[in-house]
Amino acid sequence: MERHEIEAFLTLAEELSFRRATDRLGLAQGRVTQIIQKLERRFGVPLFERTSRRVALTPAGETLRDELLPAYEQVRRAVANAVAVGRGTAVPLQVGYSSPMAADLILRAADRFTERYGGGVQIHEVQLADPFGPIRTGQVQLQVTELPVREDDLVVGTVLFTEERLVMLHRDHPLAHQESVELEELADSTLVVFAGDTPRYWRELHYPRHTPSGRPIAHVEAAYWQEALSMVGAGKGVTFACARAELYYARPDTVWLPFHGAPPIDYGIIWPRHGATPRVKAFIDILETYRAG
Amino acid sequence: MERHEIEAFLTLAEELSFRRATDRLGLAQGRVTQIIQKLERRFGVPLFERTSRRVALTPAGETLRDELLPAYEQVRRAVANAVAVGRGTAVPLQVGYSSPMAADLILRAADRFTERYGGGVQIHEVQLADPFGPIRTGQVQLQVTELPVREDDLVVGTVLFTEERLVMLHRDHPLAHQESVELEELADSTLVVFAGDTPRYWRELHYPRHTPSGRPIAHVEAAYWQEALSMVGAGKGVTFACARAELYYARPDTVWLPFHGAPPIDYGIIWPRHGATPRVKAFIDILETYRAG
DNA sequence: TTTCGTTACGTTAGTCGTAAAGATT
DNA sequence: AATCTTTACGACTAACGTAACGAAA
Repeated sequence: MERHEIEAFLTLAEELSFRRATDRLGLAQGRVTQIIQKLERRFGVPLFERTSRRVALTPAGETLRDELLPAYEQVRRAVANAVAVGRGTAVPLQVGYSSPMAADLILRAADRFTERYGGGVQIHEVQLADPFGPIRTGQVQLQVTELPVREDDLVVGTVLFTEERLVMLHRDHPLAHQESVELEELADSTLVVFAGDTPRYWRELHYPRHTPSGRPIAHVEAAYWQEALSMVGAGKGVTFACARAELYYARPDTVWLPFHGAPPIDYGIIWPRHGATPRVKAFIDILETYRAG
Repeated sequence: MERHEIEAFLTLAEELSFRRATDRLGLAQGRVTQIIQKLERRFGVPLFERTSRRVALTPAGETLRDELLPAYEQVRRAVANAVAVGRGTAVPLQVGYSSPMAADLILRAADRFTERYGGGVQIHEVQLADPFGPIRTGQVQLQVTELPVREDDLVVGTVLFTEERLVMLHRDHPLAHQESVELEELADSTLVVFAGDTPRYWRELHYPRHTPSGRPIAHVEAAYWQEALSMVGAGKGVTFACARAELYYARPDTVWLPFHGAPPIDYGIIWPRHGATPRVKAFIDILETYRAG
């Protein structure tokens, strides 16, 4: 199909009136009729059912419209993006992250991305209190974040890296003098659970309610991460975090210990179901090639 | 961009040689040069860097190739599909299901789909022993199946329907005379776990290892679903299934009872990450509108 | 009679082919 | 000299516009 044929077909499919379609396309009377007839002769398939009073799509026409419209729009976007890249006016890709380690990885990938596609990359820290807000509002186009993520409108890519978990204890806690802590040993402790707006499946995976042998672990909720830190500092319980957290959230009244018995935290890429533009896909590709390094 | 421009650009981007590109396109010497020059003048952006010995894509050219190629292929598919629909030669959509209730829903949606898009729908039962095999090999293009599904190469749609769980007991089991069973009451029973090739997260959600109060539940594995049924029939344990299973797997030596305390099973649509063709999307749309009814 | 889709025909833009000229190894 | 890209120019296809025709409200 030629461009003018695609435009004529899609316009007519939308307007369902030869007159309005020719007007919108700025063509002469009869032209749209000629173009559509030629298409139908070439395909050997009617695309519209028409009387002099009504124009309707045939099933074949509906299929063509449904599949052609997104393809045609992508052609236009492709040209616009290429021109933007060539002129250096491409808009920066907005990328979210929820861990400093993810930011490192993103910034390394950003250089290679900008080299090839231009436009640059802007990073945004995403608070765990609202982990999917920015990606849902379009503030970021993709995000590197803690797994698992199971949201109907978000697609999850492969695991990028894995972070060991630490346990944060008050320095007077009975376990604080040990070299490391097993999950089993937390049976008699209270676990400070960072609730926020994190999904339930996320909390259930990160904060177990039982030890491997089945003994219960008491929970107490904290609405904000800083609140969780304070509660541990006040001796009201222990909590978990990824290994890097030690560098950012050190306090004099607490100690961090390696933690065994619960799986480490996976980090992966997420993006909106319908947001996988070629630029986004390209950045995901680069991220995944940097995964190993 | 016109069709001949797209074809010239993509061919040159692949061959990186004006001579080979003109040959492959069956055009006269110099034509590809003219077409590319015209594009570059119109866009105001160079797409290729060329000496008389080397042709390479500029960053703008790379962007254009990456985004244009899939769009162009979709245009061709769109035409082919529309012609197939119009001639009644469209290939049937292959849909998998793992529960009889899903089959009902699929068949209702299939009528509406065939009405609009033609080609029909073929359904295939997917064995839980290998829940993702057929969709990965392309035997089915989408599948209605038990959630959760967390596979990197599969996309999960919204929840279509929810099925209550039953517990299957031997008729001499201490709980068999009750009206219903609570999860807590299974603390002293053995649970027959249908293992097969189901992913670990799936088994962990469907077969708890502890009661709500933390008492352990013993597990014994069965490789096949029929084996699980036999084991329950032999009094070696109890097992779970969705409500409809009672109709299909009734045995004289066992009873089915309503089961409380574990969440019901969600059923949803899954499809391959890169398999969301317009036809597949259309069928998903129809399925989701039939969800309520 | 007006409105809408179709048909007929002449005009023109632009795609294509031929042929020759630069450029680089 | 050989191979590749570029330029110049004429021919012809087909996209386009103008104008008239047929059918339905």
